[in-house]
Amino acid sequence: MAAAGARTRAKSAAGVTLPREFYDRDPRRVSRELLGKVLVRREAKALLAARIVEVEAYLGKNDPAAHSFAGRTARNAVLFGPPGFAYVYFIYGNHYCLNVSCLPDGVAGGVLFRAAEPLFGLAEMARARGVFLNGLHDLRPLTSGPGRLAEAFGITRERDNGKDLTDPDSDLSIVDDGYKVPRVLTTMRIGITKAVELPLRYVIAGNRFVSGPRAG
DNA sequence: TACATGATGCCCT
DNA sequence: GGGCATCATGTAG
Repeated sequence: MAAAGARTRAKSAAGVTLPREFYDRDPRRVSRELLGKVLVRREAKALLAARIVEVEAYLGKNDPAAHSFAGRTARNAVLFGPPGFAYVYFIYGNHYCLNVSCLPDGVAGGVLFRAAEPLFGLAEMARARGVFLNGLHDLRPLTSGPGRLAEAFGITRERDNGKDLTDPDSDLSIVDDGYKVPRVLTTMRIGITKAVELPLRYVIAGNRFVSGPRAG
């Protein structure tokens, strides 16, 4: 019964929570397969959900752009830990970025969530972003961009860093609702100054919520 | 203890 | 299309 109960909970957000094994692979593979999945935040009285449409892989080894490249520190420890945990990083004095750790315990690697398409809790997201939903002609400013996405979901380092994203009971998780991605596009990463030439950015082709310059 | 730097977004042209 | 705000973190001294 315990297993059945867990399964029921795992499907409670209209999808199946991705298991730890999903993240225990090369970040490039994880990145590609994360597209189309749903990021879920359970607030006290609201459910926030958005479909992931853009991610970036960070390899840790042989990847100068990765935070884990220079070795393990107190800040990036999550990237070196077990797969499936949230790594939240404060950047430029203003913004948080949400990542998920990949590869086994002891091996660094991760995926940065860059943009998503809002599904549920749009009013909550707008409030978190400091805008009026009714005043928006375009929903893209809500979750198109790493900092925006994190802000819309109320993600902070203090609250979410180190959180287990594979725990269905967690208030932050990622689920598979069965959506099939039409076409995946691979491009160069953006917003970084090192190893910019590596094709480690993955987007859903043609999706309106993909950030930055349109590619492909 | 001080300093340089950055996986960004906003606002102005 | 380009400049700027703003601060935690890491490294050097």
